[in-house]
Amino acid sequence: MNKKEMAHELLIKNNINVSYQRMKIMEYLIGNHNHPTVVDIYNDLKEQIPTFSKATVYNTMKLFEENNLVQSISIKEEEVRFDPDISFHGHFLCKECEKVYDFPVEIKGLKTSFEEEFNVENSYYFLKGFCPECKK
Amino acid sequence: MNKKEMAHELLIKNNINVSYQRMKIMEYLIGNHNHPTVVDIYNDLKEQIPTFSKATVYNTMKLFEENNLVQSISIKEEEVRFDPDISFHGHFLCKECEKVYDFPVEIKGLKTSFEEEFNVENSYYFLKGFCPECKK
DNA sequence: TTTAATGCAAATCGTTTGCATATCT
DNA sequence: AGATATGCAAACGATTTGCATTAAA
Repeated sequence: MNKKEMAHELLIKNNINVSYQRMKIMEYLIGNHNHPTVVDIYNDLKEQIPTFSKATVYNTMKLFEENNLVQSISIKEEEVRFDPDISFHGHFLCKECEKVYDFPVEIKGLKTSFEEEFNVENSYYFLKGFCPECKK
Repeated sequence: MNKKEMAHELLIKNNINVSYQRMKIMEYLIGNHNHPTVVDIYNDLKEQIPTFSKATVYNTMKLFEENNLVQSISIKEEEVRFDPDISFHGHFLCKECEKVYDFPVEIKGLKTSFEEEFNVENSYYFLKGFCPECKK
Protein backbone atom coordinates (compact mmCIF):
# COMPACT_ATOMS: atom_id res chain seq x y z
CA MET A 1 0.00 0.00 0.00
CA ASN A 2 1.47 3.30 -1.06
CA LYS A 3 1.25 6.67 0.66
CA LYS A 4 -1.74 7.82 -1.33
CA GLU A 5 -3.69 4.75 -0.35
CA MET A 6 -2.58 5.02 3.27
CA ALA A 7 -3.54 8.69 3.42
CA HIS A 8 -6.93 7.98 1.93
CA GLU A 9 -7.61 5.16 4.35
CA LEU A 10 -6.58 7.26 7.35
CA LEU A 11 -8.94 10.07 6.43
CA ILE A 12 -11.87 7.76 5.76
CA LYS A 13 -11.28 5.78 8.92
CA ASN A 14 -11.44 8.98 10.95
CA ASN A 15 -14.54 10.34 9.24
CA ILE A 16 -12.62 13.21 7.70
CA ASN A 17 -13.93 14.40 4.37
CA VAL A 18 -11.38 13.85 1.65
CA SER A 19 -10.04 16.85 -0.23
CA TYR A 20 -7.08 17.33 -2.49
CA GLN A 21 -5.26 19.49 0.09
CA ARG A 22 -5.89 17.12 2.99
CA MET A 23 -4.65 14.21 0.93
CA LYS A 24 -1.49 16.03 -0.08
CA ILE A 25 -0.76 17.07 3.49
CA MET A 26 -1.39 13.59 4.84
CA GLU A 27 0.82 12.02 2.17
CA TYR A 28 3.51 14.53 3.07
CA LEU A 29 3.31 13.61 6.74
CA ILE A 30 3.35 9.83 6.35
CA GLY A 31 6.83 8.60 7.12
CA ASN A 32 8.10 12.13 7.70
CA HIS A 33 10.46 12.37 10.66
CA ASN A 34 11.37 16.02 10.27
CA HIS A 35 8.75 17.42 12.65
CA PRO A 36 7.66 20.07 10.16
CA THR A 37 6.07 23.38 11.08
CA VAL A 38 3.04 24.79 9.30
CA VAL A 39 5.39 26.95 7.27
CA ASP A 40 7.50 23.93 6.32
CA ILE A 41 4.44 22.09 5.10
CA TYR A 42 3.23 25.15 3.24
CA ASN A 43 6.57 25.76 1.54
CA ASP A 44 7.10 22.14 0.58
CA LEU A 45 3.66 21.71 -0.96
CA LYS A 46 2.88 25.05 -2.55
CA GLU A 47 4.51 24.10 -5.85
CA GLN A 48 2.20 21.14 -6.18
CA ILE A 49 -0.89 23.11 -5.17
CA PRO A 50 -1.04 26.42 -7.06
CA THR A 51 -3.56 28.18 -4.82
CA PHE A 52 -2.34 26.65 -1.56
CA SER A 53 -2.68 28.85 1.51
CA LYS A 54 -1.30 28.77 5.03
CA ALA A 55 -4.79 29.07 6.46
CA THR A 56 -5.59 25.69 4.95
CA VAL A 57 -2.53 24.17 6.56
CA TYR A 58 -3.53 25.62 9.94
CA ASN A 59 -7.09 24.33 9.54
CA THR A 60 -5.95 20.93 8.42
CA MET A 61 -3.35 20.41 11.12
CA LYS A 62 -5.87 21.41 13.75
CA LEU A 63 -8.30 18.89 12.34
CA PHE A 64 -5.66 16.17 12.21
CA GLU A 65 -4.62 16.85 15.76
CA GLU A 66 -8.19 16.74 17.04
CA ASN A 67 -8.53 13.36 15.37
CA ASN A 68 -5.28 12.07 16.80
CA LEU A 69 -3.57 11.72 13.47
CA VAL A 70 -0.68 13.89 14.59
CA GLN A 71 0.65 15.32 17.83
CA SER A 72 1.82 18.89 18.13
CA ILE A 73 5.21 19.57 19.61
CA SER A 74 5.97 22.95 21.09
CA ILE A 75 9.55 22.26 22.06
CA LYS A 76 10.69 25.61 20.66
CA GLU A 77 8.93 28.71 21.92
CA GLU A 78 7.97 30.51 18.76
CA GLU A 79 6.79 27.63 16.65
CA VAL A 80 4.68 24.50 16.70
CA ARG A 81 5.92 21.38 14.99
CA PHE A 82 3.96 18.26 14.10
CA ASP A 83 4.75 14.61 14.52
CA PRO A 84 2.75 11.96 12.69
CA ASP A 85 3.99 9.43 15.24
CA ILE A 86 1.45 9.81 18.03
CA SER A 87 3.01 7.25 20.37
CA PHE A 88 4.71 8.56 23.51
CA HIS A 89 8.37 9.21 22.88
CA GLY A 90 10.90 11.88 23.69
CA HIS A 91 11.95 14.84 21.56
CA PHE A 92 15.39 16.35 21.53
CA LEU A 93 16.01 19.84 20.13
CA CYS A 94 19.53 20.72 19.04
CA LYS A 95 20.30 24.29 20.04
CA GLU A 96 22.74 24.61 17.16
CA CYS A 97 21.13 23.12 14.05
CA GLU A 98 17.60 23.25 15.49
CA LYS A 99 16.84 19.75 14.29
CA VAL A 100 14.40 17.72 16.40
CA TYR A 101 15.23 14.07 17.10
CA ASP A 102 12.94 11.35 18.40
CA PHE A 103 14.10 9.00 21.09
CA PRO A 104 12.51 6.21 23.12
CA VAL A 105 11.62 6.96 26.72
CA GLU A 106 10.80 4.62 29.47
CA ILE A 107 9.48 6.43 32.48
CA LYS A 108 9.23 4.23 35.51
CA GLY A 109 7.97 5.01 38.96
CA LEU A 110 5.83 7.82 37.68
CA LYS A 111 2.47 6.69 38.96
CA THR A 112 1.92 8.86 41.97
CA SER A 113 -1.08 10.20 43.81
CA PHE A 114 -0.78 13.07 41.34
CA GLU A 115 -2.16 11.03 38.50
CA GLU A 116 -5.14 9.97 40.55
CA GLU A 117 -6.16 13.53 41.27
CA PHE A 118 -5.43 14.95 37.85
CA ASN A 119 -6.94 13.79 34.60
CA VAL A 120 -3.92 13.51 32.33
CA GLU A 121 -4.56 13.51 28.59
CA ASN A 122 -1.21 14.33 26.98
CA SER A 123 2.40 13.96 27.99
CA TYR A 124 5.62 15.29 26.56
CA TYR A 125 9.25 14.75 27.36
CA PHE A 126 11.59 17.32 25.83
CA LEU A 127 15.35 17.60 25.95
CA LYS A 128 17.52 20.39 24.63
CA GLY A 129 21.24 20.44 23.99
CA PHE A 130 23.62 19.59 21.19
CA CYS A 131 23.33 16.70 18.77
CA PRO A 132 26.27 14.46 17.79
CA GLU A 133 26.97 16.56 14.68
CA CYS A 134 26.93 19.86 16.51
CA LYS A 135 28.72 19.14 19.76
CA LYS A 136 32.39 20.02 19.49
CA MET B 1 16.09 36.98 55.56
CA ASN B 2 13.29 38.72 53.67
CA LYS B 3 12.64 38.74 49.94
CA LYS B 4 14.46 42.01 49.36
CA GLU B 5 17.60 40.66 50.99
CA MET B 6 17.28 37.34 49.16
CA ALA B 7 16.81 39.07 45.82
CA HIS B 8 19.81 41.30 46.43
CA GLU B 9 22.00 38.38 47.38
CA LEU B 10 20.94 36.36 44.34
CA LEU B 11 21.82 39.18 41.95
CA ILE B 12 25.17 39.87 43.59
CA LYS B 13 26.08 36.20 43.76
CA ASN B 14 25.49 35.89 40.01
CA ASN B 15 27.40 39.03 39.08
CA ILE B 16 24.26 40.77 37.89
CA ASN B 17 24.26 44.53 38.32
CA VAL B 18 21.56 45.59 40.72
CA SER B 19 18.82 47.91 39.46
CA TYR B 20 15.46 48.87 40.88
CA GLN B 21 13.57 46.93 38.17
CA ARG B 22 15.68 43.79 38.51
CA MET B 23 15.21 43.83 42.25
CA LYS B 24 11.45 44.23 41.95
CA ILE B 25 11.19 41.42 39.41
CA MET B 26 13.36 39.11 41.49
CA GLU B 27 11.37 39.86 44.65
CA TYR B 28 8.22 39.14 42.68
CA LEU B 29 9.54 35.78 41.53
CA ILE B 30 10.83 34.54 44.87
CA GLY B 31 8.34 32.09 46.27
CA ASN B 32 5.99 32.59 43.32
CA HIS B 33 4.45 29.34 42.13
CA ASN B 34 2.16 30.82 39.50
CA HIS B 35 4.53 30.41 36.54
CA PRO B 36 3.98 33.96 35.36
CA THR B 37 4.39 35.16 31.79
CA VAL B 38 6.19 38.36 30.86
CA VAL B 39 2.81 40.06 30.61
CA ASP B 40 1.82 38.81 34.08
CA ILE B 41 5.01 40.21 35.55
CA TYR B 42 4.54 43.47 33.70
CA ASN B 43 0.93 43.88 34.80
CA ASP B 44 1.59 42.99 38.41
CA LEU B 45 4.50 45.37 38.81
CA LYS B 46 3.61 48.36 36.65
CA GLU B 47 1.74 50.11 39.49
CA GLN B 48 4.86 50.02 41.63
CA ILE B 49 7.14 51.15 38.81
CA PRO B 50 5.65 54.16 36.99
CA THR B 51 7.74 53.96 33.82
CA PHE B 52 7.94 50.16 33.69
CA SER B 53 8.10 48.63 30.21
CA LYS B 54 7.67 45.16 28.79
CA ALA B 55 11.02 45.41 27.04
CA THR B 56 12.67 45.58 30.44
CA VAL B 57 10.83 42.47 31.55
CA TYR B 58 11.94 40.64 28.41
CA ASN B 59 15.53 41.77 28.91
CA THR B 60 15.53 40.85 32.55
CA MET B 61 13.98 37.42 32.16
CA LYS B 62 16.45 36.61 29.43
CA LEU B 63 19.28 37.65 31.72
CA PHE B 64 17.86 35.65 34.64
CA GLU B 65 17.46 32.58 32.48
CA GLU B 66 21.01 32.82 31.15
CA ASN B 67 22.21 32.95 34.73
CA ASN B 68 20.09 30.00 35.78
CA LEU B 69 17.95 31.98 38.16
CA VAL B 70 14.78 30.86 36.41
CA GLN B 71 13.76 28.27 33.85
CA SER B 72 11.45 29.05 30.99
CA ILE B 73 8.47 26.81 30.42
CA SER B 74 6.83 26.71 27.02
CA ILE B 75 4.09 24.27 27.90
CA LYS B 76 1.49 26.37 26.10
CA GLU B 77 2.23 27.25 22.50
CA GLU B 78 1.71 30.97 22.38
CA GLU B 79 3.36 32.01 25.59
CA VAL B 80 6.45 31.47 27.70
CA ARG B 81 6.12 31.14 31.45
CA PHE B 82 8.86 31.34 34.04
CA ASP B 83 9.59 29.19 37.05
CA PRO B 84 12.00 30.36 39.75
CA ASP B 85 12.39 26.74 40.82
CA ILE B 86 15.15 25.52 38.52
CA SER B 87 15.22 21.94 39.80
CA PHE B 88 13.90 19.25 37.47
CA HIS B 89 10.21 18.66 38.08
CA GLY B 90 7.11 18.13 35.99
CA HIS B 91 4.61 20.73 34.85
CA PHE B 92 0.93 20.09 34.38
CA LEU B 93 -1.25 22.46 32.33
CA CYS B 94 -4.99 22.41 32.93
CA LYS B 95 -6.80 22.75 29.61
CA GLU B 96 -9.75 24.36 31.34
CA CYS B 97 -8.44 26.93 33.83
CA GLU B 98 -4.98 27.10 32.21
CA LYS B 99 -3.25 26.96 35.57
CA VAL B 100 0.17 25.29 35.64
CA TYR B 101 0.94 22.91 38.49
CA ASP B 102 4.31 21.56 39.58
CA PHE B 103 4.75 17.92 40.42
CA PRO B 104 7.67 15.70 41.35
CA VAL B 105 9.00 13.34 38.71
CA GLU B 106 11.21 10.40 39.11
CA ILE B 107 12.43 9.14 35.79
CA LYS B 108 14.15 5.82 36.06
CA GLY B 109 15.78 3.74 33.41
CA LEU B 110 16.32 6.74 31.20
CA LYS B 111 20.04 6.51 30.71
CA THR B 112 20.38 5.07 27.27
CA SER B 113 22.97 5.19 24.55
CA PHE B 114 21.09 8.30 23.46
CA GLU B 115 22.48 10.35 26.29
CA GLU B 116 26.00 9.33 25.47
CA GLU B 117 25.74 10.56 21.90
CA PHE B 118 23.80 13.72 22.64
CA ASN B 119 24.88 16.51 24.91
CA VAL B 120 21.77 17.17 26.98
CA GLU B 121 21.51 20.52 28.74
CA ASN B 122 17.84 20.94 29.61
CA SER B 123 14.96 18.59 30.21
CA TYR B 124 11.25 19.13 30.54
CA TYR B 125 8.35 16.88 31.38
CA PHE B 126 4.94 18.32 30.54
CA LEU B 127 1.48 16.94 31.08
CA LYS B 128 -1.83 18.37 29.90
CA GLY B 129 -5.32 17.54 31.01
CA PHE B 130 -7.79 18.62 33.68
CA CYS B 131 -6.97 19.56 37.24
CA PRO B 132 -8.99 18.35 40.25
CA GLU B 133 -11.11 21.52 40.26
CA CYS B 134 -11.88 21.39 36.56
CA LYS B 135 -12.51 17.73 35.88
CA LYS B 136 -16.21 16.97 36.09
C1' DT C 1 32.26 60.15 32.45
C1' DT C 2 31.85 55.96 30.70
C1' DT C 3 29.23 51.90 30.59
C1' DA C 4 25.06 49.59 31.20
C1' DA C 5 19.95 49.53 31.86
C1' DT C 6 15.56 51.30 30.72
C1' DG C 7 11.60 52.65 27.97
C1' DC C 8 9.19 53.70 23.93
C1' DA C 9 7.71 52.92 19.29
C1' DA C 10 8.10 50.41 15.23
C1' DA C 11 8.93 46.02 13.20
C1' DT C 12 8.62 41.00 12.95
C1' DC C 13 6.62 36.53 12.93
C1' DG C 14 3.49 32.84 13.91
C1' DT C 15 -1.23 32.30 14.23
C1' DT C 16 -6.27 33.54 13.99
C1' DT C 17 -10.32 35.56 12.00
C1' DG C 18 -13.84 37.20 8.63
C1' DC C 19 -15.59 36.62 4.63
C1' DA C 20 -16.04 35.61 -0.22
C1' DT C 21 -15.20 31.82 -3.50
C1' DA C 22 -14.82 27.19 -4.81
C1' DT C 23 -15.52 22.35 -3.99
C1' DC C 24 -17.73 18.35 -2.33
C1' DT C 25 -22.12 15.57 -1.11
C1' DA D 1 -28.87 23.26 -3.50
C1' DG D 2 -26.69 22.97 0.85
C1' DA D 3 -22.84 22.06 3.60
C1' DT D 4 -18.06 22.12 3.94
C1' DA D 5 -13.31 23.39 2.59
C1' DT D 6 -10.28 26.75 0.72
C1' DG D 7 -7.85 31.09 0.13
C1' DC D 8 -6.93 35.78 0.76
C1' DA D 9 -6.24 39.80 3.44
C1' DA D 10 -6.60 42.01 7.66
C1' DA D 11 -6.12 41.55 12.59
C1' DC D 12 -3.80 39.93 16.63
C1' DG D 13 -0.51 38.94 20.24
C1' DA D 14 3.90 37.68 21.84
C1' DT D 15 8.47 38.91 21.14
C1' DT D 16 12.41 41.59 19.08
C1' DT D 17 14.82 45.60 17.53
C1' DG D 18 16.63 50.41 17.18
C1' DC D 19 17.52 54.18 19.38
C1' DA D 20 17.24 57.97 22.57
C1' DT D 21 17.09 58.75 27.63
C1' DT D 22 18.28 57.66 32.28
C1' DA D 23 20.68 55.43 35.95
C1' DA D 24 24.63 52.94 37.75
C1' DA D 25 29.59 51.95 38.24
